Amino acid sequence: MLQDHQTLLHHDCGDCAIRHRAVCARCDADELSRLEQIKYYRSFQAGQTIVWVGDRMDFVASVVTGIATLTQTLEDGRRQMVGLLLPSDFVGRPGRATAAYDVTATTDVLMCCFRKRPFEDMMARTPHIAQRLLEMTLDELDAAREWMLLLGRKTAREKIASLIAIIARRDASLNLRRAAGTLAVDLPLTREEMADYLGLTLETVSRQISALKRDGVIRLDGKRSISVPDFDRLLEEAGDDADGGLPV
Amino acid sequence: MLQDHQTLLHHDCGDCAIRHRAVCARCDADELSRLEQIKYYRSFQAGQTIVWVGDRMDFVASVVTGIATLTQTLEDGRRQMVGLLLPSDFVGRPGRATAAYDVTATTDVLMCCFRKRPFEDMMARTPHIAQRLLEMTLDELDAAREWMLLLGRKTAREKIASLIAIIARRDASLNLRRAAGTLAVDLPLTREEMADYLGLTLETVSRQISALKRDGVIRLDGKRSISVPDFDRLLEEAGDDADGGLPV
DNA sequence: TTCGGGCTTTGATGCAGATCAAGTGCGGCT
DNA sequence: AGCCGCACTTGATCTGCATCAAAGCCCGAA
Repeated sequence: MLQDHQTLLHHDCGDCAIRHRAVCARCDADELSRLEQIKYYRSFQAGQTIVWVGDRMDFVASVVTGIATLTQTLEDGRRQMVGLLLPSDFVGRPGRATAAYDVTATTDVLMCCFRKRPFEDMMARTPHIAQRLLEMTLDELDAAREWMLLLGRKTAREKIASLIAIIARRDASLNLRRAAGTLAVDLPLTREEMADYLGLTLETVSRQISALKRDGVIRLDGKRSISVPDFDRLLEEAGDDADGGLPV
Repeated sequence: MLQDHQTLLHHDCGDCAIRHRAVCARCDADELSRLEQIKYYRSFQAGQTIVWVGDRMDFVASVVTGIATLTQTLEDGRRQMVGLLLPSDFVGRPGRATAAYDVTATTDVLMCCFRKRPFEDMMARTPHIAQRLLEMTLDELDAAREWMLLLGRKTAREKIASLIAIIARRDASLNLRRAAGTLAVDLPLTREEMADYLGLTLETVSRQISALKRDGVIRLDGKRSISVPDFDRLLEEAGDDADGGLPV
């Protein structure tokens, strides 16, 4: 564990797994080496809170490995997940002093951090970083708006199908495992976390997963591990069959 | 009408109403005059569609006056509004070829447009524009996430109260009319548009507005014109009484 | 091996908001 | 004035999901 940690402290940006997707994607060798000088790693255990709403944020960071969530809470405890952070996703906002959301590690998480001030300075001098960050933010905005459609207008069944489809798509594009026929998906979330993401209760999540299983849309290999025999069928169930398959 | 149009064609960026809030906010005189050379105005009547999903987008633009909406639709016709565009808000995405949403003029709208290619070129050479666009996009992302909480977890009554509070706040910051006691708000939307924004039906919107009136939270001066005797009370009804008043 | 605690499933019941169906009020047009 | 059309209101009923409650399952600790 400490061993791992030490190893990772010496990790070279050049062969980082998220080198070509993270905020540094567009940097050239020179820019990368300057980033390398201000970066440091932090790791978090599954379940740990990375940032609390309102906390002073003295750093920004990229998720290197693992999965984290962004959540908002009403005073009476109602929770809504507003983002799912996968490897290469960016946390924190340059130019903002305090955190706007709770950030929680769902699995063990490794983050590549930059102290905020030096990062902001570097961003001002390095258009490649600002450009990439803009692009990533626009993508997140699109994702948030797609989620608004889901939250506002989809049925419980469509919500579950959409979630499975989105997770399948994301880790297909991440891992490139593209079995033509049936396709295995690990749900990195508990039923309760899915409920918080979808604006449902955990009971409804469970019931709808059972229903999709009963109807042959998915199969359960374990509680958290699903296989999808026919992805197009899943997309139909999700309501928005915009595109008929996984992106390349 | 044509008269107005002509007048506006000669409008000088220097005394534009959105000069200090739009994507050009940070530009200096020199940059502004270069922008001025590539800009042109287009106006749209209330109800007109500005852009259809999937349309080829050959321009980006700022809303100068009026209100427009961003909506997404499922094939069976369920609609969800995913953004409300007020003066100074930006439409279109540099680096994307086709529109991701329908954009519709709710009132008469005047837009300050830039052909996409020249704008992109200029953005690459003008960090002030890219910086401002990043900042605006991050703000929109925060707004979208706040909306996700509303859509996923709030009751119909809380949704209505939140909508009124947000509109009140926005046009207070725009118009600077800050009557201390009771506060007048014009709803620029029909009941159906509110429903599409809040993920409700128009009947539920109507009923909840009546209920808030019955309970003395709001008063109706006309169908579309509301007054709020006690803003803090409204914020309580909205559920998230994060901050107790209008921002300065 | 048994026990305890998470996580999950399933059942019974209740209710907020959707759906279906009349109205009402108002501004514009003839 | 009288009529039309549209946005809105209100009522009656239905239903999808929440809520309340009780088991089942799996795994790690004693």
